[in-house]
Amino acid sequence: MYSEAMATQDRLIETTQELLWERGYVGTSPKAIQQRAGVGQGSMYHHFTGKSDLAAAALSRSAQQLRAQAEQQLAGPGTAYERIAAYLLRDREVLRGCRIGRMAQDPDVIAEAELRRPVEETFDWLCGRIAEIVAEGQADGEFATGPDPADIAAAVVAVLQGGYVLARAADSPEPFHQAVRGALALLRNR
Amino acid sequence: MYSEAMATQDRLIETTQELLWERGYVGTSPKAIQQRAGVGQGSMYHHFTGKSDLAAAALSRSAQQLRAQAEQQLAGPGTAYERIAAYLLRDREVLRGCRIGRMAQDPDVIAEAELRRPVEETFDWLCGRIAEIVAEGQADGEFATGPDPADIAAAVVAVLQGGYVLARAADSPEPFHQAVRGALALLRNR
DNA sequence: GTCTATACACTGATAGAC
DNA sequence: GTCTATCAGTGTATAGAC
Repeated sequence: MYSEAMATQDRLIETTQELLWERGYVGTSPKAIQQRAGVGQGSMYHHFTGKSDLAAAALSRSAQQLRAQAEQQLAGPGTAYERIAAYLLRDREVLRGCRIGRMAQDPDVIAEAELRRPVEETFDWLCGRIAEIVAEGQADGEFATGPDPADIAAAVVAVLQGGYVLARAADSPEPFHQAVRGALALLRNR
Repeated sequence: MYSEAMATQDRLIETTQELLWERGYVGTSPKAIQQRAGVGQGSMYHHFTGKSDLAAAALSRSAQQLRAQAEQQLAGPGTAYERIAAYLLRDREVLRGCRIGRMAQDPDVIAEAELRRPVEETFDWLCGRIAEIVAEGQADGEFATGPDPADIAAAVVAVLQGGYVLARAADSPEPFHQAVRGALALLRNR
């Protein structure tokens, strides 16, 4: 086990994850993947049927990793507010943006169901998971019971995704941190 | 005045605005612009030095339009909360996303100062404008005075930008509306 | 499994005629 | 101002040898 073939496949997938993060789907060519991975043309097309097949594998893996990372903070100790704050305040490479959220802007990803699915599922899961925590907070009297937990959760996730947009626009992580601070201020003591 | 040359330039700029919105900078080719605008190759290169020159003109125009649109709600009547709510609840083509925010994901836009500047300036202006309104609301006792108005403003703008991301990921406007409802619920009565 | 060769359209432009 | 010709390089593969 752990054959050479497996190693090549993995290098291709990892490299594709990187390039999709940096340049998006439209901006990533098979040639660029091959060069960065140090894998030949024939080799790439032996393991994957083409660019979109490889991208689907890369996105699935990124989605799984993002979910595992998020769960570290969301399943941690503390009150509902503390767990959401821990997630929002987690150390992030802000200017690189979100590996999954970035794909939502790519027309070819949105158009191809295979590629959009991991993106959709990730946000469905994340919003649902945070909504659970908000609902717990409401049940404990920590948050006001008026708003739908799903609405609050969507706002929390949107602040992160939008924070990345503001940071990249400014070429500075600061607007991201402002948005997170603002969201936490609004969330506190509700 | 209103020469034919002006009309051609305008058609090129408008077409480029559309294509940048739909496909981003990396995904938009000079040829695609020419074909959709019904303008020949030589004509395009007569009026603009190249793709990035044309994109700069298109982004400047989009930035100016976005600003004028936003000001309609932000300068309207009502309390601070009401004006922010009016802006967030304005009718939008949610699945098309934000013409300006979309550009923040494009590596070639972020890398080229000429192209990033209109994006940066738009968000600087928008966050500043909303921060003013939040500060007014705090002065009037409408909002709690603890949080920095700039943080609240960044969170509000991030909810919009992130809401577009969630909507495109889901291929449905609903998550956008959830995020907006969530943000307004948090903002209310503060 | 990996390599090289080949293919054909598209990218982003420049040159010069009209 | 607009048109057509031309160009070197890239995008996204397929074919067949090793």
